[in-house]
Amino acid sequence: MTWKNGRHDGGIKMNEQLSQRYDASQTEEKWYRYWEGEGIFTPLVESNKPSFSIVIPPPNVTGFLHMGHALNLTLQDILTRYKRMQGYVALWLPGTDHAGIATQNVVERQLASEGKDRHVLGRDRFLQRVWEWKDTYRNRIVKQLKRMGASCDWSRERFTMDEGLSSAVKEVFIQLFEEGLIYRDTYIVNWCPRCETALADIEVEHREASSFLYFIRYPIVGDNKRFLVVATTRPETILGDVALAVHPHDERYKWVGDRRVILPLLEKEIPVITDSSIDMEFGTGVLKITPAHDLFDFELGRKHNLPCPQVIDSRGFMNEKAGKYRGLSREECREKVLTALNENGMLEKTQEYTHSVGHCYRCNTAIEPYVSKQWFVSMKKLAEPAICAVENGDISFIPDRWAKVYYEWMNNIRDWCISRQIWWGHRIPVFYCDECEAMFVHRGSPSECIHCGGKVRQDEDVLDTWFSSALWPFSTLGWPENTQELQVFYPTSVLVTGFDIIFFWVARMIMMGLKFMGEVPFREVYITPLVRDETGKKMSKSAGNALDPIEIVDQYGADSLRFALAWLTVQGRDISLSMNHIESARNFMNKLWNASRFVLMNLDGFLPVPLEKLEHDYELKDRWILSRLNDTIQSANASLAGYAFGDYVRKLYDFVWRDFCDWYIELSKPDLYQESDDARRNRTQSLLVYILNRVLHLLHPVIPHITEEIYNHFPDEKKGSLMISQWPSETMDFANVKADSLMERVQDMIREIRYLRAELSVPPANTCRVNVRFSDQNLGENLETFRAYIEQLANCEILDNGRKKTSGMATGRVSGADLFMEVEGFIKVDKEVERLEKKLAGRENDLSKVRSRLKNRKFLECAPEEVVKREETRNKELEREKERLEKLIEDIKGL
RNA sequence: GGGCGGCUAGUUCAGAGGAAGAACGCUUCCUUGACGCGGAAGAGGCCACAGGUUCGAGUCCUGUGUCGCCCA
Repeated sequence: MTWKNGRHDGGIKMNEQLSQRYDASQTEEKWYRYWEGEGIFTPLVESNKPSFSIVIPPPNVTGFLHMGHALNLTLQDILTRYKRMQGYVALWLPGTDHAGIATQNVVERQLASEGKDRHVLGRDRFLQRVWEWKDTYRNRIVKQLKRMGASCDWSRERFTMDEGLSSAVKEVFIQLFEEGLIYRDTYIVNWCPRCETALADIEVEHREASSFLYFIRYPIVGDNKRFLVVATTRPETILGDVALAVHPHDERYKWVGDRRVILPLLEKEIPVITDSSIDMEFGTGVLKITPAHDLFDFELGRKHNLPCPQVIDSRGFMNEKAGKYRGLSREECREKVLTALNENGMLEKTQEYTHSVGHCYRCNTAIEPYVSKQWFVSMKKLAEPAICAVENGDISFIPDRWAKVYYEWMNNIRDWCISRQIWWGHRIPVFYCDECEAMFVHRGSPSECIHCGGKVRQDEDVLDTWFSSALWPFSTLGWPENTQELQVFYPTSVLVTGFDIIFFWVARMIMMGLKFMGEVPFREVYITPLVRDETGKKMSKSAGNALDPIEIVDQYGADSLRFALAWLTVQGRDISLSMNHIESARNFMNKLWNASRFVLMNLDGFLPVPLEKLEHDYELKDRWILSRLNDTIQSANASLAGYAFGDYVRKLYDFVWRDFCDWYIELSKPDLYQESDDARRNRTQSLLVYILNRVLHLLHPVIPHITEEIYNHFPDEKKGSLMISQWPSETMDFANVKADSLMERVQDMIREIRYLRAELSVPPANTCRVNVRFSDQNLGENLETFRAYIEQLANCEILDNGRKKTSGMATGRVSGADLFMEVEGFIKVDKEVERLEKKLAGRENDLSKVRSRLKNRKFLECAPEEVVKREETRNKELEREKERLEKLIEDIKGL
């Protein structure tokens, strides 16, 4: 097989000619279709190779992918593709979440715009609408996932409400119910009056609100001179007051004894109780107790056996118990109550006050505590083993500080309210008999009571979405059936997700996984950074600062976005994404593309030769680039193993752009362009192809499309997809410290000469003459191995070794060599003196630092030998250089 | 009120005990046969502040300030 002008005589050939600029829109979708068509996202389960698995954090079917998803997907895909190339049976299992309240809300809004509401439609027809919505949005999201290049196994895609997952939900509910870990209770819960459903504690978002403290007088019964004054933020709830309470040790209120007070407006007598949980510091130290509308009061009411009258209904309106305030909203009622109290002289004063108010995390309405019959999961027993699993290292968080957040919540865990008064979701599998009043759980849909055969009806409520999400790592793999998938892929390898759902999701998956599988659901939890904008603000649609990943993908390509995101992902820190980053990433794609183009364009007459046969003929640059490559492979592996995505990308960026393009390609040009030495040209071609091939492998996990595209333009004995070809391994033979350090010296010399040329304005076309004097013998002895490199890249001619002449020369110095550049005709005395004096000042500064260190006896005693040695060498070097610079300045002044 | 995190070049961020780094932006030069989405050279930093540990501190400890999150 031979090559001619980049044309390949076999294998896949996509574009005959490579354009000058890389155009992602020409390649990305094509390759995704190819991978999908080849079925290579689907792992072969029968294989006895080690397995690697990730379940996707299922996006909600409420909308679009945002930048957080894009980041999350990128990182998961990097891991999956990396492991797949390493030979693991790698599964990335995709799917979507039904997102109960959120989805119901959007569909209700859609209905409202048509002038309808769900009650008019009825439950069945409403659900049909939601399923339609779900199909549309699921398709959209899947399309977006594919556009990102996500190598998910679509043959195993799941939805939290599909048949299998629904049966898993039922199974779990029933088992927990039968064990007494799920119970029903009348309790005060967080209630969203807009969604008209209960919420779990963590579904409430607390926000500071500036409001007022109202000081309200409660007259003492039979004493028209004295009052008890209560400070409250919610005056409208006095309609539901059942008592006042003070701290038993509060001296201010000892006189009250067991006197009663009159509830203003309602003119009702209520008792004054004492309880040691009352905060004497807050307000006046007197608390009004409204058990039906405050969580704390509810507990207190239960403790003291107080009644619990509800005055606000499920929609946040005052009910018939509110007397003349009936029918008013909470807000209207507050105004009316305040006016009335003021008129009666019962409002003592009003004070500005900031406090935190709970809001529904789905619709942002202020939460109303509400007493109702709900289902709860008893958490303590489930939490204990889940805490242990993290403590004993069965699961680790990365970065590990998130484990603390997890512990904090788990150690203070409260029972989980799982019933939601909505229609979209898993219906609670509990049935009630109208005749014998039995309540029982059932896996099917029984029409008659299992006890008396009477007519039954199913509980109207559905389960919290997170109840089904909690089962995701095993329900998606087929549980409760004992499938082969479960055996091979459970526990999953790693979970990649955001910190904001550690409580909602991660903790609950751990509890459920341990409970039902007897094994953790994943070994590691990688917590992704939060994506912020360039000013550090959280990206959000409402703030208007969100970058749309799909728009960026359309414009710059998925690879650019993925690259930028991975590049910025450094452990333990949020990332600020700006268009600059995307552009830099895009520029890198172009650089890689053009480096490849260069290699391809120079394969005339190329006969691929295995590297082993070339080894003896390597020159310095070849040994060096292989050594750098080896180092890059090693560091890529280390970075990926430690989830250091940013390090992985940075390292490759530097290798490709700096080592490979700036140096190796430049140095290889003479080999390629000269006609006389075929062996030499062929060796360089082989190495260029080899290095680039390795680079494509190493970069494939982060930028899969472009690497696949380039890969398929290149010669390779076994053609096929890069996606499933083998990940490079480092070779000890390639590591070459000598070549590394020698090449470093050479680069220093080239840079120094270029610097001198620039400073002295030597025209680019002018080949200058440079006399080199080596102080490092080894360097001098090797001159012939690198002379050509310097001459080529610094456009100069290296003169006889050892000669020294100061007049008419600019002087440079690098470690191991002095350089004297002939610049007669260019040199400007003033400028040169200024330059050298500046340099001298810098050296003197360094020298004084080194000297003081070396004068310090303790430094000599305590510091490691190698550090002391280094300082000594440096001291000598600096002294020599200082001397030389001083002399030089004098010489030049004398010109 | 409790906790966590950030503070390093104009900007966005790496660096976690031994000579201050990258990207973008900026200055100067370059129509060199892969790339101007490029190349070469350069300017730019009391690493928030104050104490401490150490021969040696962006780096470890203790405070302070400031910004941002989480929980109550």
